[in-house]
Amino acid sequence: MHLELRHLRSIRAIHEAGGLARAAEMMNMTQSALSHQIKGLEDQAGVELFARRSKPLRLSAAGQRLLRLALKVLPEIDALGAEFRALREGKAGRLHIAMECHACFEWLMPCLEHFRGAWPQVDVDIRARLAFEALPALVREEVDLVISSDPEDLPGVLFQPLFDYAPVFICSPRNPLAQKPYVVAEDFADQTLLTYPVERTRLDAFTELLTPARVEPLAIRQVELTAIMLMLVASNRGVAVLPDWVVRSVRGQPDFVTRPVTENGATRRLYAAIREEDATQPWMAHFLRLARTEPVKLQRA
Amino acid sequence: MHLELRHLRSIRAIHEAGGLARAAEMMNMTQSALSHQIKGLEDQAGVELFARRSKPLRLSAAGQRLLRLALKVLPEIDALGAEFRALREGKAGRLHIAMECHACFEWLMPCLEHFRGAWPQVDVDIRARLAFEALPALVREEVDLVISSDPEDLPGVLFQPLFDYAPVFICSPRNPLAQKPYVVAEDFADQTLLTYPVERTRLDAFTELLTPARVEPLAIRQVELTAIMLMLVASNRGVAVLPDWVVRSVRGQPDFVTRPVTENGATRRLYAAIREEDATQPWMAHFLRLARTEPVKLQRA
DNA sequence: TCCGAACGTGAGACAAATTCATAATATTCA
DNA sequence: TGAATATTATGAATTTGTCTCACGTTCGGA
Repeated sequence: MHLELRHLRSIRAIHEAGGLARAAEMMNMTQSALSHQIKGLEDQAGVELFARRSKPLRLSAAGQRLLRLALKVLPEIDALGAEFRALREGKAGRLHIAMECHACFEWLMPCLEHFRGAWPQVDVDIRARLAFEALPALVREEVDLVISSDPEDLPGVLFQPLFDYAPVFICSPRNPLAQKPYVVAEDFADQTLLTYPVERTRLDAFTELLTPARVEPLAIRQVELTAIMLMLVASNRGVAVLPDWVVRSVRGQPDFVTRPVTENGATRRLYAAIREEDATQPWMAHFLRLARTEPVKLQRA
Repeated sequence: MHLELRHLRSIRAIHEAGGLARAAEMMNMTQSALSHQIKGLEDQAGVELFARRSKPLRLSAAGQRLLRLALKVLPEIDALGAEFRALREGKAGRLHIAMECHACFEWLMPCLEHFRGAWPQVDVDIRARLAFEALPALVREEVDLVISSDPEDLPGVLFQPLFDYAPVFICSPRNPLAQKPYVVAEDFADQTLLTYPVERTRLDAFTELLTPARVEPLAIRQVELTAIMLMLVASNRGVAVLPDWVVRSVRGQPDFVTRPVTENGATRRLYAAIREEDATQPWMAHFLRLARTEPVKLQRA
């Protein structure tokens, strides 16, 4: 069968108008055209769609079945049309975020909460554990924004700076390192390091300290969730290096001691990688603004 | 927007084939045609549907949205196609029944139970209380079969005889009429007559007895359900005239007395009114066969 | 940097949908 | 019932849209 949406629209119009001539007018075509179209459709389907004996053309049983489909399908098509129109005008869009930085969940969620209120037509999502590399996925339009702290020079991709943060060492007060004013790479040699289950190049502990100094911690334990990681730190089952916005949340709790990484502390910068074409979208600008202000509130909390 | 199913099919094919050329082959058209089509669609929608920078043509965010719609809509279209095909081959169909005869529910239900097992592709339904006249509705293809005991000469409509039944008088043993060997019209003059809430021309008590004799019962009480009517009879709140297949079900119960209507009893014939065109449908023949045999079982029960 | 594979473009061929004019058929009302 | 009216069907011409063919372009990998 060679059914097309045009046919569904016609069926609906004929039913609504209660006749072929009125329906044709409704659709800006001649009555003849509609008659031909219906005839063609009936030939194709091999089914009588209308009760031909009566004059103000009524749907047959099969026609009613077709009408039911039309009433189900056409609104969805129209909805998509409206969505595309909104897309053109920059009102709708998609914001699927890939995080290279595991702990970013903490500030991303509040951001997205705000964002959803302001841009309900934008489809938001976060993917924490990508099955693939995030930046190629960005180029392939599988995601629309990548949170990363390692800008690369990729054609068509912009790295928008978000905010600076400090990787901070955190351990139990019972840990010997709690006595030191700051930690250095060598301090980890006899420690269990708690990390997120991602490659070393994305972990501040390695990129800032261990890898340059060629120091290997005594053991590494991978933990999915920040809350669990903090629990393990509190019970002195390991130490961790976490962004400042995370450690601020436990400031003042007696179970934790925080120390700078190296004498002067380290500073890293987070970026939002987006496709060039999306940079001009108003909602993207809004999200980036949120992503620059929200985390700072957490850092100061 | 001028979206057509053709476009949805193309989107799906391109996604499945993972490329324009392979998709074109899949759809029996040239790669060029598909390219033109997609271009036209993008112009219409005003949205980029594909990520053009990469070579094996991948869907953009908007394209993925369109694909989602395609995957939802196309299977429904195909399902309808299959349904129509079955319709052409007489395997599928619709059997919406209108009952002019209220008590017919009793034997119709078992019939339909059997029928549904044998013809699962036929959409069955019963409408007990039509908002309109049943026979015009049959002609208008709003229903497909009318149970009636008054055949009319209508063009395009066939009245197939089903079976004969006897309207039977039923009352409580406490009712004085229980003493008579049979009842006549005049006996109702001081009785409360229980009837279904339909016009008199469709009630055997009137057509067979009261109307010809110009007798009016003392009172008429309309009752929807046969079971309730029987309860009222049992408690001597009224008398009724019901088809034999109904009164058989209470035979032998001490609360009821049944008597013939007039000295020799009355006999009526039930018909199934159908449209001529449906007469040749195999499932219609099967249903009529059932409608001739099932009720007889009830009458003999 | 070259080659091959995959996609885009334009003109003409072709098919399909539409229109115009008119015929055929229901419905209505006197 | 039959004329008047309203509604749908039909056929040929025309317009519109879609497809093909041939070639150009772009991209990705060796």
